[in-house]
This record gives sequence, C-alpha cells and structure tokens, in this order.
Amino acid sequence: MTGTSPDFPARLRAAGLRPTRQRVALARLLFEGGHRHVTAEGLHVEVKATRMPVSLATVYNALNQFRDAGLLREVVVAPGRSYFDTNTGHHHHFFVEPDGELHDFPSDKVTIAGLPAPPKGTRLARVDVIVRVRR
Amino acid sequence: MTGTSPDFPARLRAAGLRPTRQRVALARLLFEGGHRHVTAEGLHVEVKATRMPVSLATVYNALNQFRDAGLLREVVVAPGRSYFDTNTGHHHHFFVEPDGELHDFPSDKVTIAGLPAPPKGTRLARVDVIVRVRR
DNA sequence: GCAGTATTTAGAATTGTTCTAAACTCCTTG
DNA sequence: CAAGGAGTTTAGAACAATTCTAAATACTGC
Ligand SMILES: [Mn+2]
Ligand SMILES: [Mn+2]
Ligand SMILES: [Zn+2]
Ligand SMILES: [Zn+2]
Repeated sequence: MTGTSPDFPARLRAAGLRPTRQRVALARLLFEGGHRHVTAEGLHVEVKATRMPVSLATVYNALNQFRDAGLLREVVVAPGRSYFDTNTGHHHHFFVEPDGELHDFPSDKVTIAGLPAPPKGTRLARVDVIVRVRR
Repeated sequence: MTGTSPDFPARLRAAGLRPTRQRVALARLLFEGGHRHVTAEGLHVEVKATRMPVSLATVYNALNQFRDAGLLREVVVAPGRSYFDTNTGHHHHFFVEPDGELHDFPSDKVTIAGLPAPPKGTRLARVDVIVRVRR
C-alpha cells in the first residue's frame, strides 16, 4: 500500500489556501506521484489536458502561493526560466545543459566545509548547489 | 605600480573579437578596476554616461560575446535577472535578498565532498554554490 | 582608399511573468 | 439552505528582460 490517498483539499486548507477546483487539480498533478520539477508553462499544458483546465494566470498564482506556503520551492538555473520543485527537503541539483533537465540529489552525503561567515548584518537563508553538466 | 595599462583592443583581438569603439568602451568599464557583477541594464546606464554611449542591443551582444569568449561568466541568482561576472576564476557567491547584491567568496577554502557522479552521458561543467542570505 | 565582412542600431518582436477589473465560487452566517 | 461577502479565477492588457530584424556604419586586409 502507498498509504492513505492524499486529501488535497485538506492539505490546501492546512496551508491556508482555499481548496478551489483549480488549486486541487494543480495539487493533484504536482503532489500525487513522485517529486517533480515543473515550469509554469509545462504545468499549464498538463492541466489543459485535464477535464478541468485552468488559466495560465491561475497556474502562476497557484505556484507562487504554493511556494509561499512552503509546499514548493523555486529553483533558478537559467535566465528566464524558473522551476518549481515539489521536493522541499534539503537536496541539491544537477542541471543538464543545454536540455534544461533538473535532477535531484540528496544533500546527506554532500559536505560543504569552509564556507565563510555571512556578510555583516545578514544571516544564512539557504545554500544552493547546482552541478552543471553537459552531454 | 599596478603593471602595464591594459591594452583592451589587444585583449579583444586575442579573444577573437574586433575591437570596436563600443566593445572597447564596455571592456574598459568592465575590466579596469576590480572584479564586478553587472546587469545589462546597469552597464548600459554606465556607458550612456560616457562620451561614447552604446545601444542596449550592443550591450547585450557584447556581454554575450564576452561570456562566450570566456572573458565573463554569467551568474543566475533570481528569476529574470542575469548577472555578468568579471571574475572568471573559481569562486562562489553570497546573494543578499531581497537587495539583489552579489558578493564573491573564494573557493579555495571551500570543500565540497560527496558529490554524486554526473548522470550517465554527461560530464561535469561547473559547480555553482550560491549562499543565500537575508538582512 | 576600397571592398567586403562584421558590427551597430532603432525599433519591433518574443518570452516569461504580473496586473487589472469583472465574473464567479467558496464558505460562513442567519 | 439562501444570502452575502471575501477570496479566487479569468481574459486580456501590461510589463520587464532579452533577442531579432534589416538598414546604416565601421573595421580590416589588400
Ligand atoms: Mn514569482
Ligand atoms: Mn544569453
Ligand atoms: Zn529538486
Ligand atoms: Zn563573482
């Protein structure tokens, strides 16, 4: 068994978001099944293929809200292209150029030693490691 | 003495680029003085303040050509914002949100251990470490 | 200097994303 | 189980960053 089927309306409510039909449809695409890296455009294409199509503006709204609520994380790898990542745990990325594919790798085995202290008046928010590889 | 004054036309020729007035003006702004992180818009504002103003299209062309020639490196930190970095040596970045400032730090002291092997059919191009900090 | 190619330019076009304001829907309350 | 109101969705306009177009101009080798 993969466990209890996820109750998306409840998960959205828990995140402080009304479980509208559009948001539930998007949450289903994003969160049932394994982790994903999606672009707004890509998710819009997917949801349009559904019985419940959603406008592009709503896809952007939802992705930004999900990110702000901590349900997604945003990964910036290339100019003019934002990926939204359903894996919000600690991990890093391979970025395959020029295809633009993103692959996760766990951060448990990765050690980063010798980082300097944050500049005065700032505190650490996150360390992003992007390993760029080519075909 | 800081050494011989840099001969920008020669450096551009060495990079396979004709030393046009525009490219020389931009190279001067970029490469005399210490390392810099510039945006296209920012560099355009700077060069407009010069006796030799340059169109925005040419600024973009030159930045892309300089990058392709290895004179600059491009750093992507936030969606919709590309920085061009005159420091092409190994180093990493602090990114101060929400200001958008980029600061270098040397990679000599930083050790990254335990990186997994690149996905099949790819080889490593570069490892970017971006330390995100907040005020 | 001339020819010929590379470069520059203004402005249009493209791309990714956000905004606007009107229509709609979820949810609480009576 | 109706309102009624706040929150949400939507089409389309607007915006911001970047690239493209095609005509004018500037390097370079001869
Ligand atoms: Mn955003
Ligand atoms: Mn580019
Ligand atoms: Zn990821
Ligand atoms: Zn740098």
